[in-house]
Amino acid sequence: MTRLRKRDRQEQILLELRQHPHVRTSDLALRFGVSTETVRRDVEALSGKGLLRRAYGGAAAAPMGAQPPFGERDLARIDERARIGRSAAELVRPGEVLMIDAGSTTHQLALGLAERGRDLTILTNSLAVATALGRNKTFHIVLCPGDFMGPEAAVYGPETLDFLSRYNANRAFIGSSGLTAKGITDANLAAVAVKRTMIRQARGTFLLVDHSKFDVELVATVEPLSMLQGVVTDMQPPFLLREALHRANVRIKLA
Amino acid sequence: MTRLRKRDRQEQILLELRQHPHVRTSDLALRFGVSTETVRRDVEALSGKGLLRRAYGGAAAAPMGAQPPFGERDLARIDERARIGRSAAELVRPGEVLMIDAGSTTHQLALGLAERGRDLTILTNSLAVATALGRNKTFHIVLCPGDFMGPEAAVYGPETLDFLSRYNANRAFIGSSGLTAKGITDANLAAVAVKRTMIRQARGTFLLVDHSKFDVELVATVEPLSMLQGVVTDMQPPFLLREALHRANVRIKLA
DNA sequence: TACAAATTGTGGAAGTTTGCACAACTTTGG
DNA sequence: CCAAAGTTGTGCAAACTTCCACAATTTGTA
Repeated sequence: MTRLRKRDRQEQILLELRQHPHVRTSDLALRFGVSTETVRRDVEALSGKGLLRRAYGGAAAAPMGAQPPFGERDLARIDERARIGRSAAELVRPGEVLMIDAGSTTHQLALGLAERGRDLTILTNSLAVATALGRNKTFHIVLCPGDFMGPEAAVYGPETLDFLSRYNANRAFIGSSGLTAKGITDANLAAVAVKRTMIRQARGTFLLVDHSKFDVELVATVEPLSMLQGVVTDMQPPFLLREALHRANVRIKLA
Repeated sequence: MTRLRKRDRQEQILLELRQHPHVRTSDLALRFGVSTETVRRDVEALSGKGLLRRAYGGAAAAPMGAQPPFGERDLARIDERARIGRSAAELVRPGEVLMIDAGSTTHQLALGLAERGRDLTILTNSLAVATALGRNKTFHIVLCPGDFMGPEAAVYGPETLDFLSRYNANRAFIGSSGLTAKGITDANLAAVAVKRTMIRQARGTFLLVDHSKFDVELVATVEPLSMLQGVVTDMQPPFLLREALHRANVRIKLA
């Protein structure tokens, strides 16, 4: 049963990475009783799925929240997302109250804010966002309650919505898997509910999406475009979408 | 100002490790414009303080929750804590509802439960605990709301207490910085409030402490010994403490 | 059973990192 | 202003990792 053994090994590697942020190829090879080359191939396979990162001499844990829920590997667009996140961070003024959604692009925003922001109050349902912001001591970070979802490293559910409804924010920053002329779309219903609540509790909302989300229509519509104050993205949207955004009075900020 | 530059570099390294779990010596050297040897010396210094881990080719982030809040370096007792955590995991039966406190020992418990536990519902205020449990798909994990504290990777405050008060659990598992004949003691008042609430909302509480906590009296007493169902630890407590535990009808489980 | 596919091991050249000793440089405190 | 302490750079050999192609082995299936 080679297949099983291989899967076991790869599972063990991921397991190990949950406890220690770095594993060494040579150690693993010794532990599994296989050649280093085999371990290297395992690591490469897992790396291709975005479940860990290669590092000289072994592998490192994938950054929290960067794990794609379905296995779509967006590794190629990592730079775009980082640019979008940094760009969105420029929209924030000291002292504001923000709501930040869970997602890899909003995670990049958090990283940017942690460096540049000052005296912010931030409500989020994302552990990755909270952790990223945590190193800035001028921030007041409030984490929402809810049911913890491992793959997204975030909380969802009625407790989350109820909690968010009790707060008001200057701005909300949310991501989504799709953006069409009809509005913001996403596939995860629990996440949609959180996004919708954040949008409603904030004075203005910015959507953070890279160009691969343009004209992607998914099962649920979060809100129509008119609920947005702006979109932060990396490319000019296609004509029809751009027109729709214009009509809805949504500002487009290119990173 | 060599000293300042050095500190800056080391801060940058830790900052970088918050974003990526692994950094490479050669990359850092290039970025800082210093020799790799200098970076290696920085890494070694930080490693000595337990702020990161050395890895072949560079450094890896210290495991989450393992960062000592005050700088006390408990690196030596890591194995003890792991044993205690695993031992405590044996006390849990499938289907139970648990409350788990934030702390490095309870984090070890979470790692153990994630492997062995089944169908548990767990409430916690610790992001590290939630994340560790997250990979077991039979669990229902509920994260508490509250003010996020970076160093502990946990939430505290009135929102946390209020939320916890609305739930009841079969068992609570908590850690503490001190255990005396008078009761459980700790230095962090916000954490004390959370521990106390968990103890009160649970049918029975187990305290997880290693032997270095015996007879340590800190500023705040969480609860008297009589509130405990058991103590999971790695060594027999000294005579007086053992007697007190006996009188309070507290079971001692040695890992 | 036997063949095809998948998985794993081997060996060696090329490239990286490590650890160390010593020199050069910078800062600190008289 | 000088000496001592601290910090950083350099050079090099040893150790380790990577990458590649091909062979050996195991597994799944016709």
